[in-house]
Amino acid sequence: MLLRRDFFARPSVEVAPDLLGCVLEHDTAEGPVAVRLTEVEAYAGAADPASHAYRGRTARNAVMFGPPGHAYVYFTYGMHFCVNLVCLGAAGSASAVLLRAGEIVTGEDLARARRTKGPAVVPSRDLARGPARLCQALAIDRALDGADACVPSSPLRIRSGAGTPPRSASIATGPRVGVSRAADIPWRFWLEGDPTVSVYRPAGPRKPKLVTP
DNA sequence: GAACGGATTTTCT
DNA sequence: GAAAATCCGTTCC
Repeated sequence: MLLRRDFFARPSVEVAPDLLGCVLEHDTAEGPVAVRLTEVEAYAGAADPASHAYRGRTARNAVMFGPPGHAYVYFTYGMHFCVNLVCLGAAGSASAVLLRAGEIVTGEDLARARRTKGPAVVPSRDLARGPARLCQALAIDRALDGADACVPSSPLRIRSGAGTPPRSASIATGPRVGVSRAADIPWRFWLEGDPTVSVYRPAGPRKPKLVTP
């Protein structure tokens, strides 16, 4: 059962905890891979200094200004992709939910092959533990930027959890990861005790510039 | 288990 | 020019 578009037509802070336990699927020529979300973060757009949309629309974040229920995929740190689901639909709004981590429930072997570079074997719990890892396991890249996650014909879809929805008591909140501005706002949500939740890394300054000898 | 540095593109000041 | 919604291998507790 796919999530309906009006599920996303709410503030991202309300959508984010409701996404926990839902399943993101991506079909490719190699086969399907699906992940049950265990960790997300909300971004509020113009009102949120940490959001990519804080300073207005650019070529990169244009999808966030579009209709809800679509995927916003961006490239960061020169080597990593991260995926969001766009919320709200009002003109000028640009809120979204960053999908940070999850548990692979379909296509684990394929996901592991995508995440394996050397001889080391990737433990199951690490396959999608972190936003860039999640994208790598599902083979999400910028070709999927703007993909509609609410229609059956899309290769990338979001559906409600088949099992029991998480109880609100099992949902924990805290500060967002890697965010230096508005870091005190607890807009990170995760399933308490789930082993696939990524470790918290507080935001810090980039590497200091190396002076020439 | 925690801490550090490197890789590397997009965007803004 | 520098920071950024990161990950990984290495090093040292």
